Amino acid sequence: MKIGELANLSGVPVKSVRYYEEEGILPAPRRLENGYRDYSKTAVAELIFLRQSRQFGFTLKECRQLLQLWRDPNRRSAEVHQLVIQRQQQVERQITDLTSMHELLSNLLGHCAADDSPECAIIDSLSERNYE
Amino acid sequence: MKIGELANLSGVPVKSVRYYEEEGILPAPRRLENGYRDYSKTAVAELIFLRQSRQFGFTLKECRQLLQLWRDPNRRSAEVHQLVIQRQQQVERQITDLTSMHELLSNLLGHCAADDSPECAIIDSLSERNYE
DNA sequence: CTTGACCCTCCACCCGCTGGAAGGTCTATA
DNA sequence: TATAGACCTTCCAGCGGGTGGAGGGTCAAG
Repeated sequence: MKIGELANLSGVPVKSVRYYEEEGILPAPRRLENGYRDYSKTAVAELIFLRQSRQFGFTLKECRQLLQLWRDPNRRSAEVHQLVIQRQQQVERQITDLTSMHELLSNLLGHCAADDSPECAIIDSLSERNYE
Repeated sequence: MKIGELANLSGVPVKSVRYYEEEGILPAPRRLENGYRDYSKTAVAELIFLRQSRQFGFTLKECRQLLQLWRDPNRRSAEVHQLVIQRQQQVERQITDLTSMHELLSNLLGHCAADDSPECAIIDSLSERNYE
C-alpha cells in the first residue's frame, strides 16, 4: 500500500508519516520500483497506535517508547503503566496550573469596568511586580 | 540603564528582551556611544507588564495588543476586558480537554495489571481505532 | 497527448525563546 | 601596562511537532 492509502486508513497525514520515519519513530518501509514507499498492514496498526498516543498528549519520544513496548511480545505491562502514570501526573499538574490561572483571570475581570473609560484594573494589576 | 540591569529589574532574561525588540513588541531603545542599548524606567515597567501578561498565557501577539492598550491613555477598558475574556475562555477549553484526557488515562490505568506479564489493556486500548 | 492525482525530496516557516560562537568594551587588580 | 572577568554586540542554530510549498517524477483515464 502507498503512503496515501496508509494515511487514509490510519488517520495520520502523509506529511506526518514521512516525518515520523525521518525521526526514526517508524521504520523506513521498502520501496516500489518507482521509489514510492510501500507499506504493510502493520504500518496501519502502528500509525493508529501512534495517533492515539499523541491524542493522549504523549511526546514523540514517549510515543517511540510506547511503540517499542507495543512491538515487544516480552514487554512488562508495568513499564507501560509507568509511562501512563507519568503522563497522567503531568496532566494533573497542567490542570492545577490552568485552574489557578483561571481564578486569577476571574479576579482581574471582576475589577474591570469594561466600558469606554481608560481606567482599567486589569492593566493596573498586570503592571504590578508580583511573584518576582 | 543597560540591558543587564533592565533584565534584573524586570525579571525578563536579556535574550528575551532583545527578542521582543526584534519582534517589534518593544521599541528599539537609544544606544550609548559604544553601541550598548540604553533603557529608561518606562522599559522596566513595560517588561514587567509583558512578563505578567505572558504568565497569564497570552501569546506575544496578544501581549503586543495589551501593551498598546497599556500605553494608550485613551484606551477603552472594554477592549482590555475583551482580550482577557477570550483568554479565560481558552483556559476553560484547555481545562475541559485536559480533564477528559485525565479521565481517559484513569480508565486505561484501571485496566492494566502493571506486572511482569506482557498482556496490557493500555496497549490494547491504544491500538483501537477510536474517534476517527 | 494531456490532465489530474498521486508520489518524491528538500527547504522554509510557525512560536517563544535559548545557547553558543566570535568579537567589542569597560573596570579592577597585579 | 597587561590581563582577567563581566559586561555588551551580532548572527546562526536548535527545540517540538509538524505544515506548506517548490520543483520534479509516475501513472491511469479520457
